[in-house]
Amino acid sequence: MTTGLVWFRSDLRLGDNPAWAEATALHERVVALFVIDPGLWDGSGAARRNQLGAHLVALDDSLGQWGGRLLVRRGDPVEAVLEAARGADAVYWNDDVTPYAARRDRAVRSELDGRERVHDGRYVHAPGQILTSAGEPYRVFTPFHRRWAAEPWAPLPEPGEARVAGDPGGGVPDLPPAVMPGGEAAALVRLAAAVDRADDYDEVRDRPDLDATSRLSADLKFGTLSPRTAARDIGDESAGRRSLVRQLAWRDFYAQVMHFHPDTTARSMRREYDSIAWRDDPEALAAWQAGLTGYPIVDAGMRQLAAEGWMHNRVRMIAASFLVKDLLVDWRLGERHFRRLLVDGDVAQNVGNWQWVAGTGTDAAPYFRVFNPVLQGKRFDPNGDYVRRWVPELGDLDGAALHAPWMLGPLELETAGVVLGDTYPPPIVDHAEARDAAIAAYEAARG
DNA sequence: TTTTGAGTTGTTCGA
DNA sequence: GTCGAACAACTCAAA
Repeated sequence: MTTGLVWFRSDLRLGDNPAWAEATALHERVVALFVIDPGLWDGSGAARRNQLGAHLVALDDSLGQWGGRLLVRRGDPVEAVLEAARGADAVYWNDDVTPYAARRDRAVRSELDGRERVHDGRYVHAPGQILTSAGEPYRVFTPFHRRWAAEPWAPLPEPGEARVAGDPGGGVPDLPPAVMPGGEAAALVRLAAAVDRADDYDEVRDRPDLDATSRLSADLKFGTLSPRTAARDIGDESAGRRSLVRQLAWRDFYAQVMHFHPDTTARSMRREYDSIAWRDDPEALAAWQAGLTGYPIVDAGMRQLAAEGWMHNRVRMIAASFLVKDLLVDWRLGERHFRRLLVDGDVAQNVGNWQWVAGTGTDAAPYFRVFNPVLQGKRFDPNGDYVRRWVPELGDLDGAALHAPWMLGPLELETAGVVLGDTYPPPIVDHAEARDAAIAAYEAARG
């Protein structure tokens, strides 16, 4: 009787899981392992930790259908995997793209004497599969997407029977309840809900007041949802559905950027921008983190992040742009903050998008494109409902006027109970001046 | 090798 | 209020 060890990481599902599928097909006995890595655990906010805990409980449960348990270990992942691999004939996992994961996996692999079986399960098309006609990785999204969309793919068939080791099992940490029900079945329910709403996705996705995005980011991050299953179920029957699948292509795009350029976690993709004279301003950074910049749409987003571990995508761009361009604070500090708190915090996606906003990355926004937080607020939160939800001290201001409270007359402010500098801060920077300063700093770095 | 067309998400200014 | 142009040239990808 042979034994296969499946090392679960960011792929906490049994359906369309290539590592699981092969291990259960080839071995009479399978051991399912998850390692809680203290370094990653301590770097995660409560939202992500609790969600991970809920997913582990659910995965443990679903292994119970074959009398099995999920073996959960806490500690150095290399040691834990090698220990669990002692009695195994082969070790299965799905590949990851971050530099930390790549280093970790190399260390494990070097001790396994060829017993490792590494699969691609995190992306529709794994890094390296979509290349230019010259065999190079793409640096621009649109041609990448054309090639990506032309490449065939399909989720695996439903998983078959398995004989899963049942002992010792356990070890899932006892945690406060997660925001979302854990596990693969719950993720598929969320996918179905997103698919139902997908036809007008392209028209409403930028409206944080409507909360009309798919909300699938965390399931894709943990792998409770397979991106291939998602792409299949969304389909291409409407502009909204195609637009949603395109977001999965962005996810693959940034994964391959990270795969081929792992140093972009710490360095600008465009090297000249490593010399931008960022401001060292801990107070400004703290005000941004606390949602006290005096720009309501930014503050609403930062408070949603702190409270929910999630922020609407449009507001992520506005808040990120504000830190980088208005406060001229190094994008890496913002990236770190987002990554810690976001329930969907994913290195490749977070770094790719921050570098896009900062204008320092592959296929990035031009440096002179600076978001105006007041205009963005009025355009995408036209009635102010999103701000009202997260910045209640402005709640009695009427309509879109709440996006620039400092422009209001004393009577209007007084009627709404707003005292700038007391109940709500005045803007910590003047946007027009900050914009000019940012463009000047970028031009100086360009030489 | 050279050429050519094209490029997620914006803002501001002046007519 | 609405519209087009300027912003700044540059890099990428494919023919």
